[in-house]
Amino acid sequence: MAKESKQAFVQHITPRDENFSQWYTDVVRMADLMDYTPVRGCIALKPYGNRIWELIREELDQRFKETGHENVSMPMLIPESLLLKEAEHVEGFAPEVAWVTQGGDEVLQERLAIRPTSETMFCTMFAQWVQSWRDLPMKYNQWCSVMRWEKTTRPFLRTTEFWWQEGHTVHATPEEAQEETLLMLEVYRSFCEDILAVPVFAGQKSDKEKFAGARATYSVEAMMQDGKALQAGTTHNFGTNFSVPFNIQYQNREGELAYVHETSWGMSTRLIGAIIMTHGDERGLKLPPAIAPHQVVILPIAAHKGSVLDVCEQTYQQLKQAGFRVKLDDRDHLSPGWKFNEWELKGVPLRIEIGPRDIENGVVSYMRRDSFEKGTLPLNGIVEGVFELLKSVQQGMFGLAEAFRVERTRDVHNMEELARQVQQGYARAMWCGERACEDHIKEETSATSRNMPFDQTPLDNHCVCCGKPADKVMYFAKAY
RNA sequence: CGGGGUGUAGCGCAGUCUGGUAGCGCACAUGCUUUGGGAGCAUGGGGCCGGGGGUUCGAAUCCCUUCACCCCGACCA
Repeated sequence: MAKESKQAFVQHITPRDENFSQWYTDVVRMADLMDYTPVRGCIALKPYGNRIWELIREELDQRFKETGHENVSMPMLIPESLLLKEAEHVEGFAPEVAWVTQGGDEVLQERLAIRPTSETMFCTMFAQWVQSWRDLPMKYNQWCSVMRWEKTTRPFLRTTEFWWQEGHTVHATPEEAQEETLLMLEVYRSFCEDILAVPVFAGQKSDKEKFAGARATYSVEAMMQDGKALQAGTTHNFGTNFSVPFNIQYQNREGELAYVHETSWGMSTRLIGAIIMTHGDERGLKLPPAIAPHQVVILPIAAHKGSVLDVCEQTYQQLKQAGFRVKLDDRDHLSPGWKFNEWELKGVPLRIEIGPRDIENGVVSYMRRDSFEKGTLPLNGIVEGVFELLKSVQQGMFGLAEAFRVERTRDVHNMEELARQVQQGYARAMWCGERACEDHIKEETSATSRNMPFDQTPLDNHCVCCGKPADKVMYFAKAY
């Protein structure tokens, strides 16, 4: 009875299978990642959510540098005339651009866009900076926020302002640009899978779904626990689509003028949404160790007794010095039970409990967040033990997500099968390449083409939609 | 952008129909007892009821307007 009345005030997370959207909203709010602000569609990242983003940034930035990129910072305002230079691009972004029309008391002669993306600014500067074949390639990236006036917003998945990185590179040859586009796609794929423990399909977008102004767009597509696709990152090969209107030319070895071949690629705070919807459960967030703000939380049990606090402190120092992100929760006004729930809600991968009984036995107790498995580790081998457990949690989380994705991905051969399959996950199908078929599939099933995998071994020889000869393997799914 | 819903203390809510000057649980502060799955008792602090306008002697409550958020669709990272 006391139990009942206790439960009554414990905040309730909506079960995933009852209402997945509501579950997502509940977890985002309760895990203290963000808060709503007075600005429509704009969120504030709170320390815990911001720390996750910082760790994502550190990991990605390191990979960008390893692949030869340098960071730059560009203005957040883009003159309208720049935005207008590439026809497809402006058409794609115009509806969702926010404009600055006045500075102080002065009405501006030309309005300024708050950047929705910075291709046009980078192009303008590249035109200044590139002279000779010796200047190429130029491989730049910037970390910033951008703004897109979306009709409906959701924390992390689609916000008016969001934080991201945008890489922009210029190259001498089409081959180099294509190589860069695929290299960064691979960086994104391995980052998603190895760091976020989010399995993704990497492949090429259809013309319908490609970036406004791109010659070819590639994406990594993740699968959320409701079976819907989430585009986690994109890379684009522009060819000379931008370098011609922006006149980015260089002199080649023969002394002739030539246009550069350009790429861009981006990942955003949306990744945090992907982590939540890939791994989360009824107890809340579940963070992969690689980007968890606290990889380990140490909870003293009966902290007032004997040497409990001392042992906790020693263990904390030991793990900290070994390089783990570790938190000692020694707040003494909260019961252990309260803390268990709190840290589970916040997704900490590994919990360590240290109480009088453990100390007596020379061990610590642990529980891993991925499987709820409990056990003990010897105090004198704590660093090795924690290392192995975190490694195992990271792998376990990927394994679970991968198994889910395999189960929810099916080959389909006709519209009936496709319509049924996209209710619960990805459908892999043959497609003739016609826009009309994509449109028809969208209309019938509300699913869109996600991407074409690099393994194009045919499933059969006819289009899933029109039945005509088809040679393209395409993933279809409902998407965020 | 359409349909439905919600804004009252940090969080979750009652009060609104039927106007009378704001309440409950949790959280918070202090003290004591507790501590291996959301502890107990006692005392205490905190809210111009999302914003603006109106009706009224009097508005959380009625009317108009505006903003924000949530869910379901349509559109986009």
